[in-house]
Amino acid sequence: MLTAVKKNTFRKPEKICNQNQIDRLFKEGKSLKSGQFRLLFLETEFSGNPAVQLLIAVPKKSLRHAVDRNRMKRLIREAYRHSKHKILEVYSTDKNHCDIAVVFNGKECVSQADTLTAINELMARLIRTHEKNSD
RNA sequence: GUGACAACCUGUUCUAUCGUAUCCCGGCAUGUCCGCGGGUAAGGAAAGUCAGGACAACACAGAGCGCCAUACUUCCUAACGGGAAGGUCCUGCGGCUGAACACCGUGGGAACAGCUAGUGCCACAGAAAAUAUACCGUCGCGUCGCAAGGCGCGAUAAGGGUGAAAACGCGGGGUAAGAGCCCACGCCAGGCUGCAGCGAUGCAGCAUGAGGGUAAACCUUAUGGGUUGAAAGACCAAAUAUACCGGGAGUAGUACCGUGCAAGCGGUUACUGUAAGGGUUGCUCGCCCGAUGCCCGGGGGGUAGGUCGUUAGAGGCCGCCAGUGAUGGCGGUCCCAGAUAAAUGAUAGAAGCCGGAGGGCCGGCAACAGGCCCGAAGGAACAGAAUCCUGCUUACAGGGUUGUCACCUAA
RNA sequence: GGCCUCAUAGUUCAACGGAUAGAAUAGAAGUUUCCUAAACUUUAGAUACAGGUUCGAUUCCUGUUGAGGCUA
Repeated sequence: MLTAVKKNTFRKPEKICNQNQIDRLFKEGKSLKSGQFRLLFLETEFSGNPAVQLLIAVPKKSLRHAVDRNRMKRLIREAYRHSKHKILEVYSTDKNHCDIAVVFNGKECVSQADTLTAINELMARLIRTHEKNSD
């Protein structure tokens, strides 16, 4: 089980694909902001599946061309893939569940290094707020 | 050789690590599983969604009107508003010429049927913008005046000025002055005849006829067009209720049965009929359906998961043949994305390409020009499949081929 | 993915194919006032872009660009 967690994978069960879940997340979720990224999260009951589920959104208004939108989504996914272990550990030990949405707000493509640092920072802040709430 | 323009072709490659989708193989804990396992994985435009199809569902006796699209000819194609070849007109350049027209060569463009079917419009300016309503001018007659000339009536579109555009050009006749008013030549248009061509059309001849523009103005003629698009549609699973409220139209006739003195009321089957409404996917006629019900508005409930469609095709590549060409035929060979909150990415390195700071060599007494070699920094466009094809349009770094033009060098 | 509509001053809207593109607001300057508001006077400001038809396009046609809507 632990060996499986350490892999830097990002497969379908870790994505949010349900319309109701998405509506609830955008309606009731709390948000964190870092530079050109916005993170929405919502903690729910543990339901068995991966403890954390992610949604990546790059709106058409910020990046007009499909090439840039696809690229940005891939970069965010790549960054999450490398920085998801801590948060997975926290939530699976607490038997909680969390839905996360990452929304890109910039006007131009961002480099891979910058996205990685930004996502890392957002994840760390999310863990801090979670620990505050559980105390 | 360099630069510009046009057309066509091309649109980096490899390795390692981590990762994604799908197919195959293997494993057992048989599934939203696992594997240092193997294969495959975005373009010339995947874009715009502009044309046309394939495919699918629904609809379809028929007639008329309307609406939309197209518009020189022949061919290609499954089809097209696409393409090829040709014709006509306009136009740039060159040749011919003393110069020009015409002609010839070469390049570019054409929404290229019809204002000789009808109607409308043509601002301002101008006399007048299409049935010539006469401002200046020209001419005739009358009248006033010694005269110059004035005034009135009429004729006149040759000249002036205006305008984007002014009533076909030129010569002659004609006339008071003039006018296609008449004549010859010419421009133009459709018609007939002959020849060439499949045809558009060209050449020649004949007689006829109009003499502004505008159809990307209404329109006329000819031809074509059923509607909606893969969120089409089929199946499986899950869940099911049109409950309720308001408004509207309608609930026919004959026969029979029950009740009743009768009018009437209730019932049922059979026949007739179609009043409301619906269908005929713009309208009308016509046709069809038409009562445990129909239309309009409000309001309410359930599910929003999966499989198929979904990738072997008007397929790609190579060769030969036919054709001026688009393209077609034959043979061989290959299997080449299939996601669905939406996969094809990240990091590091190498090679090739562009770039050219700087350096070296040749030559030279030296400077400058020229040639060859090495080569750092930096750079690499437009852009991401969404059912699939055929075209069109638009975007595009760098490289290659061909053509035209300009400049330089050599002869 | 598919199907539509629209684009005019900073904003909201007008304008048969025909003078210098109009109106209301917002802006600027001035008058008035002790100052401000209101009022009055004056003023600058626009047809999304590129072609074509036409003597002449905001208007007609074609192609780009941008904005908005509908669609199980």
